[in-house]
Amino acid sequence: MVTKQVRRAPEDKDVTRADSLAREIFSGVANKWALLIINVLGEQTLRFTEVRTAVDGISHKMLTQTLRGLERDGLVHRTVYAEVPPRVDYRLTEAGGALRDTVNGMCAWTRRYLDEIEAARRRFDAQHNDAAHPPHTGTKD
Amino acid sequence: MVTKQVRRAPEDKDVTRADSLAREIFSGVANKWALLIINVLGEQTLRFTEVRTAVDGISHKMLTQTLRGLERDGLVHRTVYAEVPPRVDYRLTEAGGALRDTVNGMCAWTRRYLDEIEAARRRFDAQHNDAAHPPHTGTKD
DNA sequence: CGGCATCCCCCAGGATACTG
DNA sequence: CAGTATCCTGGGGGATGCCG
Repeated sequence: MVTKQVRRAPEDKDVTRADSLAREIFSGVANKWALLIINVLGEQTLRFTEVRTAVDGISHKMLTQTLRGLERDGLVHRTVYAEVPPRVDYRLTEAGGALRDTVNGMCAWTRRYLDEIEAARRRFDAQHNDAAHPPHTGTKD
Repeated sequence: MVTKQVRRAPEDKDVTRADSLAREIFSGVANKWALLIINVLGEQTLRFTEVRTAVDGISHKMLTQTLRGLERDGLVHRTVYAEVPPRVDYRLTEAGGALRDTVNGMCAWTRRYLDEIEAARRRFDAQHNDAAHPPHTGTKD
């Protein structure tokens, strides 16, 4: 027993391969709830309800479920206190913190390009709503 | 007509608010297909089929649909050539490229923590599969 | 308070097929 | 080759209720 590293095929680290482990992990994390939770956790340690409040709009179920997934992957650490009104809190692990750095980037990106994107949408929608599918004779009846 | 910037409430740029524009944009982009497409586009210009090949496992429908969304948000630019076997290619816009930088970070993160995560999963699963819910008398029948 | 289970609905998303 | 439309199923995700 040499505590040997798993022999891993390089393709397994390739996100573009549909069946790679990398893709599975990436897919598991690349969803809004996971990323938003990672984001609000940041440096702080939060209780279940606090996370719920911080991530506005998330349902009780999705919060539990997503937190479980993150815990399973070792991205958040869960601490249970044996108190009578139960107290459980969550904080990012080192891996979680590392991911959070990139999530931060996405949030910053969102703010940075928000106006631009909104404008792009308006242009696109204007372009594609009417004026599309000109039947035969244009605007004329 | 002063080409005035839209008067935008600061909350609108706050990803944590469920009804903010920021949240909507973030949510739209925080899904695996969008991120994977952004990722493979990178610096290159690719045709529809090439993207399809590069993003292994994506269905024809999801590719079209996601590309449309990205085009609408102004993250990818779509060029149509009037050739007889139709040729359409896609490349990232500046905004798309900026997002791609963070996506790159996520991919790197995935590779970096892949083994760690896999190990964490095994630990978690071992912990929660059996040994959980000890009926009454333990292993004894 | 936090977790889990259950019910249920709706839509993401796959498969297939037809146009230009 | 690229796009659109249709059909159909799985599961994402909300609401509710019961435990520890």
